[in-house]
Amino acid sequence: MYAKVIVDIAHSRVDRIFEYSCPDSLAAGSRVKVPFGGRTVDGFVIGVSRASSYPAEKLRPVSAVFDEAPAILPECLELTELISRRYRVPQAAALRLFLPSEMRQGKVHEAYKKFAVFVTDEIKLPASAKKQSAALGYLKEVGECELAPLCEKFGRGAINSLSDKGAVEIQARKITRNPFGGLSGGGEKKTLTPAQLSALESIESSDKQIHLIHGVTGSGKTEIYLNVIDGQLRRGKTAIFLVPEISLTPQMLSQLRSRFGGAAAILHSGLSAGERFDEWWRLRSGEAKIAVGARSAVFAPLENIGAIIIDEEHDSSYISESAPRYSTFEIAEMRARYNGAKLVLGSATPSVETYVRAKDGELGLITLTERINGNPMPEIIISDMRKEVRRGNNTGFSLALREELDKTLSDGNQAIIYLNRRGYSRTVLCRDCGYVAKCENCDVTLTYHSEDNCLKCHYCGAKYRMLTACPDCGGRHVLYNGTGTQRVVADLKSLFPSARILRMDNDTVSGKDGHYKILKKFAERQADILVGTQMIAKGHDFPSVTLVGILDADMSLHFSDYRSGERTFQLITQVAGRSGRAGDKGKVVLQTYSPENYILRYAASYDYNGFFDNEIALRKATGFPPYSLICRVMVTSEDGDAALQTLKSVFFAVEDLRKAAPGEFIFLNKMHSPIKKIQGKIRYQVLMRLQSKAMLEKIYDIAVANSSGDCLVYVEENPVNLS
DNA sequence: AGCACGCCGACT
DNA sequence: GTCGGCGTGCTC
Repeated sequence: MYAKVIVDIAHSRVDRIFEYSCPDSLAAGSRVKVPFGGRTVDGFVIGVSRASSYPAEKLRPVSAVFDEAPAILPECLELTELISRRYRVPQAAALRLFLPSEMRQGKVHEAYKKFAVFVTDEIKLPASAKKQSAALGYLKEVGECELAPLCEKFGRGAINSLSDKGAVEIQARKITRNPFGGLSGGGEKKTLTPAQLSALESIESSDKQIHLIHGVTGSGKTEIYLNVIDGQLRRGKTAIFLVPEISLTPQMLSQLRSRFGGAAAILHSGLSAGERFDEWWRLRSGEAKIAVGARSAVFAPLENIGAIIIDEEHDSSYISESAPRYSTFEIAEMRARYNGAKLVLGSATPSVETYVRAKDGELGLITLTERINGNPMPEIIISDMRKEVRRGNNTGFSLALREELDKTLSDGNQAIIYLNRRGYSRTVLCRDCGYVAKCENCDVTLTYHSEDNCLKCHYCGAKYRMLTACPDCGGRHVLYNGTGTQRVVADLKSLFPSARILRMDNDTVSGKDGHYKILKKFAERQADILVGTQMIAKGHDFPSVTLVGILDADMSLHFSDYRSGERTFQLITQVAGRSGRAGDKGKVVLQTYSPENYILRYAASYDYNGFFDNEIALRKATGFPPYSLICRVMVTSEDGDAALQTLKSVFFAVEDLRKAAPGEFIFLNKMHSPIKKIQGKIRYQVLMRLQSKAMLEKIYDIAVANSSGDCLVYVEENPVNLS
């Protein structure tokens, strides 16, 4: 027999089938070791046949077979091909999506990264070794850096030679993950309300494959999901339950465990490598029937899928931001179609794209307007901060918020203060001349870190000494601006000296466990006020929180992104939902400098439909998605000239497309990316707005044709952030 | 991607 | 002459 093998090297040069002779017992989907050139590599058998198209004398045998059963299911092999074509990634990259990372290369992996550390430059280098001496010079200056970008810059050969000569040392450093603590059970099966029953009924009886549940916070969507899953299990089918990254809370886990016991397998990054490996094989072997997890769980090794649930459908974590840039929804759709399964999306604030499809009748739409406990949504009070400033209030807290905080604290309840930014005193700015400290490699504003009194670049990690005077004009008024969580905490402390305040942001959270500890502490009422950024917005129920303050509601409104309105609406709704979850009536204070803004108005009155009608009219009038497709072709290279050349070549090719089909292009231009440089790579982009997907294939063709070793070109569709 | 092969300038 | 850097081509 002959095996058609895709070698596990994600590179276009080897992205094709290689044939090997193999034993008759070998099945498609198996992982194998094969001789490849002078070495042995891992590979995937994507098919077996009796005949071979390759000269027999050149054929070599498969050297080893990895698992007892094929790791990749037939359905997933088919999907691999679709994914590879759809997102223009090598088949190996698509295949990897279907395996837990710890299964690759046969080892159980800890996460680790290689670093290059400068040792000495007291070595003899031939004058011809320009790359080596450049690399050594660079490394001497920075001391140490990650190996991968260094090799990209100077060539791996040069770095290896330096390492052989002892001038630099290569170190592999482990990055350890902290697994979650134990889980406690205790969720009981609830009786469904009439609304929930009718939702369930319409999902199960409708001939539509995809359904959107638009239900306000607390309307009991989760219970509907669980019943849909239950129904499919009874029919002998399996299910996938997707949640946003942060929402895999212990409450959710214990609910699933108590409802489905061992039938549910949790694929979560918080699990240890071994645990995840075990959960994966429980699914693959058929022992577990339900895969629960963040977006990557959409690739779970399940056959005969009856239902796929995507909870909090609008959440941006469902879009992969690194290659392969897949959309979880698209993959879920492919799998649902293949299996004839139900695909159920749920959200209190559906994405505009999805809601349009539901209104058009393409998806079944189920609307839940009542909360299960019958409580009203918390009242949202808008505070006009311009008036506060005019009144001479410079505390950052409106009068209304301070009064409500006072009341909450004296009632013995808890409050959450939410803000958009992180860190304290973010940027270094000269009050005399306007100089702003930026990273030399990345053209990004540096962030001040008080713990080691230095400036850091968040894109490349470079460290700079803190400035005491302006390097441009020598001025000594070097200011920090912006209000971070630390500052808010300090201000709150002086306003409410007796309150116990907890802070949660990227600085106070180290790893998944840190995240957790803070929330747990707050839930156990070891603090009265929780101050935090985005990460406190979702997932957690804090029954005694009766007040939520949103400090700078309009920060995200003014982002240069067509989705900023939508995102702000979602954020406010979500954060507001943290208030008054138990019996007590909750309140929300929304501070803003643009109180007349329609997004904030609709958010404050929980009027999703009002928001949607307005937003969709705006999108239509301005020609933004879903009435167009934003497409960005990124061109990046260390070599500025090469990048510019490639940019032009890409742009002219796209322009030719436009000449052939002018109606397809609403907008087309080439430009620097907003961040001109990241990790020493110049970034250009061809930005376009397209009438439809008609031109997309050709644009991918152009990107692939212009991409090379020293200049990377890739396509992004409706990118989540345009930096 | 890795690795062999082979050309070319530099130095014991 | 040979050594090592660096471009080129191939892997069933």
